[in-house]
Amino acid sequence: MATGRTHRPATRSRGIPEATVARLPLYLRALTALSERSVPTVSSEELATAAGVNSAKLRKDFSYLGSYGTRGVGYDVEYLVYQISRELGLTQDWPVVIVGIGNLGAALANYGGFASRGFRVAALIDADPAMAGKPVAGLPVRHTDELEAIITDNGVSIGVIATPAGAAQQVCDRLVAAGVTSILNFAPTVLSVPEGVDVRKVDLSIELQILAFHEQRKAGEDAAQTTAATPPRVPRTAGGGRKGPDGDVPAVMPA
Amino acid sequence: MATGRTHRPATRSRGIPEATVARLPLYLRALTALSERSVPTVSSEELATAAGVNSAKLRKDFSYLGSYGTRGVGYDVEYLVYQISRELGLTQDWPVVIVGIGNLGAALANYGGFASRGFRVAALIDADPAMAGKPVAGLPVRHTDELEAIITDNGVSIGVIATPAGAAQQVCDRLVAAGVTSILNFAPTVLSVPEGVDVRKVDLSIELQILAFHEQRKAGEDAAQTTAATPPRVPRTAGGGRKGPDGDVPAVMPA
DNA sequence: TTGTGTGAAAGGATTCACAGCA
DNA sequence: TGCTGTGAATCCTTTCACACAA
Repeated sequence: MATGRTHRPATRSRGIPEATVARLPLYLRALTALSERSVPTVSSEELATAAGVNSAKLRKDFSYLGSYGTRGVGYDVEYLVYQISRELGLTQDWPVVIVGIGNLGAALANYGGFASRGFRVAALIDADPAMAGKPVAGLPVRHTDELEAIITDNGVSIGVIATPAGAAQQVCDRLVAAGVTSILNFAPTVLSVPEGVDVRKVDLSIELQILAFHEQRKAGEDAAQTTAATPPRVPRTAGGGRKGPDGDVPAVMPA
Repeated sequence: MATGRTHRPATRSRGIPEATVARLPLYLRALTALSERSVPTVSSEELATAAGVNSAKLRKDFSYLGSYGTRGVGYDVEYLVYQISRELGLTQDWPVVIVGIGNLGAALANYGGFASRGFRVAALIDADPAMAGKPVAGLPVRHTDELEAIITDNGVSIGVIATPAGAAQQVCDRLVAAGVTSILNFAPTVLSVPEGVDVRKVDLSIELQILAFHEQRKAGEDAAQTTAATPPRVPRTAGGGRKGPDGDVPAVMPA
């Protein structure tokens, strides 16, 4: 998941493991819920359960941030909310742009979770001239031509790509050229970016495929599958060079 | 722990690492693209680049599936597509239901990536009676009352939850009770499920928060941040028990 | 010669288990 | 007494480097 980042632990002990960083938002959410219920303190056990992890992991994670707990008592909810928010950089507001206002882009624009957690949608951008000016989630859609100006004028450093796969790399290039250094990519493509730019990917069909793998596993628990003890060594180098018409390799996934 | 796990017991090499499984869809996508361009073979180097990983990792990953390459040549594209599809369980069609047809649910319903990769949207389900019957992505929205019937009638084992956070656990419980054993959760909640049920989570705001963390890091590269070498040990146990009114802990994240 | 397949080494992440502090 | 904070052990993942097949 984590986009290849060549870690250079230059500056002292600034080394929170990537796996820990990925869980901080989880803790933050659980803590925010507790905070709203005015719960003053929480133990690692309780918080871990609320966040869906185990308590040893949680304590180890927190140990990278500092010693914010009280032995025999637990953690002060408000204090932890603040510390984690600060660590994640959420005490400042991040303006983001969303490019590609199709179904998904519109869904993202309407997603409340952004605004409430340190992010502000600075603009919605789409390539379709017919979309321009149309209000989506209270914001008028802007045309792609304005992309560069929007980025610079708003000091945007985080961009969300929700375009079709074909347009993603081009949009990415323009975002980066205009100054964006973090990209959240929903298009099913591998983006290539220069050093120093972070890309995170969310891929809906990949998640489903992973589920399918485990699902298949469950189904074939007793009924020994095709590949039980015999590795499917198919003699594909039969006569000539390439492969027979079809019969050796089933035609899956019709384009 | 069980001693006979690391050995070479009866069932041969039944153990594809989770990290590898998570990358198989990536390879599959890259291979499908090559297949569409009628490229007959690829090297680990080329395919790795296309998939956004390094070649050593890719070769190691493939080694868990079997020896599907040809030394000195590379991999047969069609053959690999088939093998990976089979491994992921995509040679069969998986009926899925999407629950919660708001912005996101509609986006998912319209997402082409599902249908083309072994998944079939069996039904769209929403709790709003006003939605019932409305066509979304060519399918009529069904009411939540029908959930159980839909699951059993279609033999659905994979469910997608795109409801608001508040409804997610309840929907999850009903899905599981009706026979669903894999869930893709888009709601920002931790779902609790019985043993044997897989849950994968996609959380939009979490991804952004992880980006923000790295973004902040970049910004503070030279301008030594608040927390440079001094751990922010705040003397929060001042006089009484709890914390002072406010002034110690800044009020971040206004609900 | 070329590029796969894979032991072995290195690096992370998770879990254990318990000392130590409130 | 109760729960945090953390070395140490374990497990998982990635990378290295090279034997070996085509």
